[in-house]
Amino acid sequence: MNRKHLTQAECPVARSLEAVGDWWSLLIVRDAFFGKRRFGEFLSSLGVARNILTTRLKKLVAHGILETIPASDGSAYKEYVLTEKAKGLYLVLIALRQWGQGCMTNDGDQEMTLVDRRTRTPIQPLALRSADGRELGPEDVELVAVQ
Amino acid sequence: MNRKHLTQAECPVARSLEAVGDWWSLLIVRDAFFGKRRFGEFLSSLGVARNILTTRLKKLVAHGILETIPASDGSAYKEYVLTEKAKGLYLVLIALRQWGQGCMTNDGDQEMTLVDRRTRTPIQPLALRSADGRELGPEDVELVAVQ
DNA sequence: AGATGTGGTTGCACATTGCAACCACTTTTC
DNA sequence: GAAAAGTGGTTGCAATGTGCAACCACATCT
Repeated sequence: MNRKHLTQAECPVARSLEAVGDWWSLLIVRDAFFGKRRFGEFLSSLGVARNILTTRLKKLVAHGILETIPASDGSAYKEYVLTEKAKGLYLVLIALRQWGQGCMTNDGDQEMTLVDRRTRTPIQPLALRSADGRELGPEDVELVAVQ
Repeated sequence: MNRKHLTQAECPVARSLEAVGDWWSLLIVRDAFFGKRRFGEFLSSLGVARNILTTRLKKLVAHGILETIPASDGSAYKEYVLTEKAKGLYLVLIALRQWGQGCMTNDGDQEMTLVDRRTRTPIQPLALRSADGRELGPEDVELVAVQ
């Protein structure tokens, strides 16, 4: 993972992927959003090898995406919880979910949807919008330098 | 990358990551959105090893994210272009960009921003919204099964 | 105290990656 | 039209990363 190539470091996409672009990190974050906090919970939920999980959790903590706190149930174990910084990642996860549901649907899988907790109604699909609210496609935007 | 664990296959996030969750795929897609089409363009832009690029391009084509077409300049070479299916991924990239810009800013890097091509004004930041338009945080949503 | 659960670390076999060399074919240059 | 350079790969090898199982320290339960 020699991702520190010259042309990459300056792109925020690449920098994000540096933190969460590996095989397991985003799935750990996803489970954390689902309320999982303990080593064993991630372990059984993901089916990842223990040493890999250890490595990933450390990396996520090092990147400030997770932090360890004393266990909430009073036991001596620690728990991994999402930091404020990690909250922004839920948009990435939702975008992935949305894309996966639209384009990678499997046959016999239970359909799940995200609902607003207050109204119990499905959320709006994620969309890119101009300042005046028009929905934009990939070809409608351009990347420019801001001085 | 034994990601075909029992509990994973059913999650659209995991299925998306199956396709684009490895080290280079999303960066290739990003460059493709930037208009890159040729093997050599990706190669020099990403700094990836040639054999890895070959593998990734094949995988992306196999997943229907890229497709090969005869070169647009009339030469005998082929080009890799994004499929319709891939268009949905730009939301993922923008979410990553947004998160990376907010949380992973480096010091000496040129600030870039996405603008609407028509009005030349910055786009709205991506946000999760309820059906009635309220902006929602990660804790405001819940995943439910739809029958 | 003994058994079990939790949260790791270590060692090893295997898979993946990065790197460089090589190769077939195409395009340009002389 | 032959040589040189460019394009798009493939192959082999060394280094790194991953999955798996065993082990271990500590905590908790009985």
